Amino acid sequence: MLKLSKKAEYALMAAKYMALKNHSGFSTAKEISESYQIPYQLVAKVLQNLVKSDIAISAKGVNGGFSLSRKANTISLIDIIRAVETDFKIVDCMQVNSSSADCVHFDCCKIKDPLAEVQRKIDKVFTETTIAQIL
Amino acid sequence: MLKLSKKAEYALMAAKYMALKNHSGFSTAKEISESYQIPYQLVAKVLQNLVKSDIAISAKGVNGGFSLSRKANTISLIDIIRAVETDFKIVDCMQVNSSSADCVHFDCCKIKDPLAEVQRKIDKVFTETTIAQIL
DNA sequence: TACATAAAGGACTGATTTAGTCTGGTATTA
DNA sequence: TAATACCAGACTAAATCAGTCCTTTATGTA
Ligand code: FES
Ligand code: FES
Repeated sequence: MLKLSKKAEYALMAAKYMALKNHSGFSTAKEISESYQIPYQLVAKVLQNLVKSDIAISAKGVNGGFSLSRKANTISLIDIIRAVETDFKIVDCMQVNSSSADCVHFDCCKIKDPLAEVQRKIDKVFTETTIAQIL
Repeated sequence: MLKLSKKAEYALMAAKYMALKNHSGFSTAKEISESYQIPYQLVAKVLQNLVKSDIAISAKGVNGGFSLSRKANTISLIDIIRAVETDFKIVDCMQVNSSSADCVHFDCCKIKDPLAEVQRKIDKVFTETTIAQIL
């Protein structure tokens, strides 16, 4: 279906929110959740993912929250998506951890290599677009 | 997850199979199923979808089967994928049948329009690549 | 110190989607 | 008339996704 997950969508929205108010300190998960009508627990989890991938930094306690770790124009969409999404390949056998043994079609389909080029182009689109461009 | 469905994958494989032997008459669903180790019923269904979308033609009865309706270099990947896949949009609210009322984020997220540009670029990749290029 | 705030993290459930199967039908040819 | 092969739709099981709940940890403030 070639659709982004809700997590990816929420991650982009959260990143956008933080980028917009980055000058003025931290944004809390609650704040983002309410502003954009995203379930709190979900956006909290997504924000944690962004921290793990060093896209955002976090601060606990009162006045804490999240903030982008670098300028919006240096964060690409693929950074965000990879932070929350496990797979980002259009066909299974392109996954990094999949070997030829995993794929029954390996010796016959021969569709993998041409599609790899398609994959490369799609990655390029998400790599070239930054958070700054979706503000 | 941004992954193509198995149906799409099988459709591409089937299209490739037909393109390769297009000169010599019809290919049956059984033949393709066995050559590429795809479940018969599934590839049959996929082939029927291709017929509905005028990408392939079919002939019933003995010596019948499927054949591409036009030259491989005039059939783009997006033609194939659209024939078997219901949605082809990276976020829900881009679907043609979705109105602003469907999306709780409509008045706030503002992520839709920038992503539409991303969608356009992805469509371009699949539109520009033809079956002839995956042979 | 006590308390309120807010992130971290894991387990769990319900809903949706996907992949695959089964069954019965229709058209064509030998 | 029998074999072949497409057509069509219902159905099931497995996988994935979205969302919730709950407990813990860290930090600033009264
Ligand atoms: S589908 Fe896996 S190698 Fe082609
Ligand atoms: S998510 Fe639907 S309009 Fe933004």
